[in-house]
Amino acid sequence: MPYQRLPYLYDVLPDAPPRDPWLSTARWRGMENLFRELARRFGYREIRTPILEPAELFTRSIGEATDIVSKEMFLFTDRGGRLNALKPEGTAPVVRACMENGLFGEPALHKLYYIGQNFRYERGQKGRYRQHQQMGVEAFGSTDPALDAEVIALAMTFFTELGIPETTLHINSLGTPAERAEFRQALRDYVKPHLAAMSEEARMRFEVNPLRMLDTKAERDLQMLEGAPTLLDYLGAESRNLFEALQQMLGALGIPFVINTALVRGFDYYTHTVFEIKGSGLGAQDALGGGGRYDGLVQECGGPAMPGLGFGIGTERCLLALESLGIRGPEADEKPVAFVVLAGSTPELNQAAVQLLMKLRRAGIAADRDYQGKNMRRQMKRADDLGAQYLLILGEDELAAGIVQMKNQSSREQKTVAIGEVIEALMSEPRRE
RNA sequence: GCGACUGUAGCUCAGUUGGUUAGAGUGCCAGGUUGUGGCCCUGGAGGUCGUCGGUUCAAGUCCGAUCAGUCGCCCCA
Repeated sequence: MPYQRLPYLYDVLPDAPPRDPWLSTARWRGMENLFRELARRFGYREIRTPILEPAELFTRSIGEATDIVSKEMFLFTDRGGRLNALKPEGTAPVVRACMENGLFGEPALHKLYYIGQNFRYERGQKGRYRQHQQMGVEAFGSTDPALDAEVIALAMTFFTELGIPETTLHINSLGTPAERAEFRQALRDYVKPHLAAMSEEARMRFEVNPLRMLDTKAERDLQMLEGAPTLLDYLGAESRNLFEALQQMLGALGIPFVINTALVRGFDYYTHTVFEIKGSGLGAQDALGGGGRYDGLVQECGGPAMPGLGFGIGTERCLLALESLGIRGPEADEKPVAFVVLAGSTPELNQAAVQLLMKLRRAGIAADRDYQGKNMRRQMKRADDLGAQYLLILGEDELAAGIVQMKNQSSREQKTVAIGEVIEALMSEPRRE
């Protein structure tokens, strides 16, 4: 094989390999369609940003010390000497685009959604790839916890309508940067005497990102952290009120959640609300999606004071979750409605078929035929494999009489229809939903 | 970046303690059968056994290296 795809990437195909049914374009499109429809229902409008951004956009917004920035970005210098990055996440580019196009000049609320590719140079495994797709939303211009609840509700509704039965919503509040800094110090003070007995990993995090110490699986670390202060103890009255208001909203919406004080997330820009939705059947990767509030991000990027929040849902992980549950999920229809079968091989018949097909297609009916001169039996087999609903059989006799035989593939009923009335006949027949 | 496991037709896989020309199912192509199929029957194409090297009279099988994949650590979607 002369070429192969780069490591930890994948191809999505019209017919997915049996081992990986999730690599099917019909399934991808079905999921994307559901997301678009849902975003519209919630009042979000689409935004598309380039895959390439100046690298600095991410180092500034996500944070220099985070793993994503320090070791996972796809970087290259272009011919103009600029340092570019393939975007590792979707939020910063949206913020950049909004600033650059003047959306923040008006005081309006902006509710945006996107479906886009992110790139991270990581070692792959189940549910983790170097290019992955996120379906996400961003909402700017309000600190009302009702908006937090709406964003979370949108994500949860997506999982429900997809048909994923068991997801768990984890929420936490990171408070303001000042509150977080105070907590960080308190946590350090608490941990310091025990540090020698803790894992190497915890000792590393102690220096670089102490909050991440909480998010450990190591038994001895968990024991040490048992009596540690939690971030919630360090929230001021205002932050506390926001978090409680959110919980009430979620309760009023009937959305169950658990408060997870270890939920910290990997971006520095989060404030107040953070959340993650966990599923099952994903191997070591259990997060289907996550997000949070970032009230300081726009300013950090050089824009006005503009609160915001959003989430990203991993398309691959949702597809994988459905697969492990044995659920097909929504699938875009790629099957033809009609398949023209030629009984005979004269040039006249061939031309009549070409014209008939074009007429169907102009009328908006998905239609196809064989071009390999197969006999009638194999043409029909082909129609069958493609899942066509109707056969339009055209032979010398029909051509002479100006008719076709129209055969319903499921009922096997066949009737004669004038060529001029094929469209009407198909339109009046029951069609696939 | 670290670790474990796995590489044999397009796909899913067999292949015995190392032994002659590497198999099956499925898919593909053709014929039976270009005027009514979704079956069935017959035939065919398709493999440098991931790659390179080593051990041996003999390697798909054993050893080493390498490449790739998968899963896990880490991180997150």
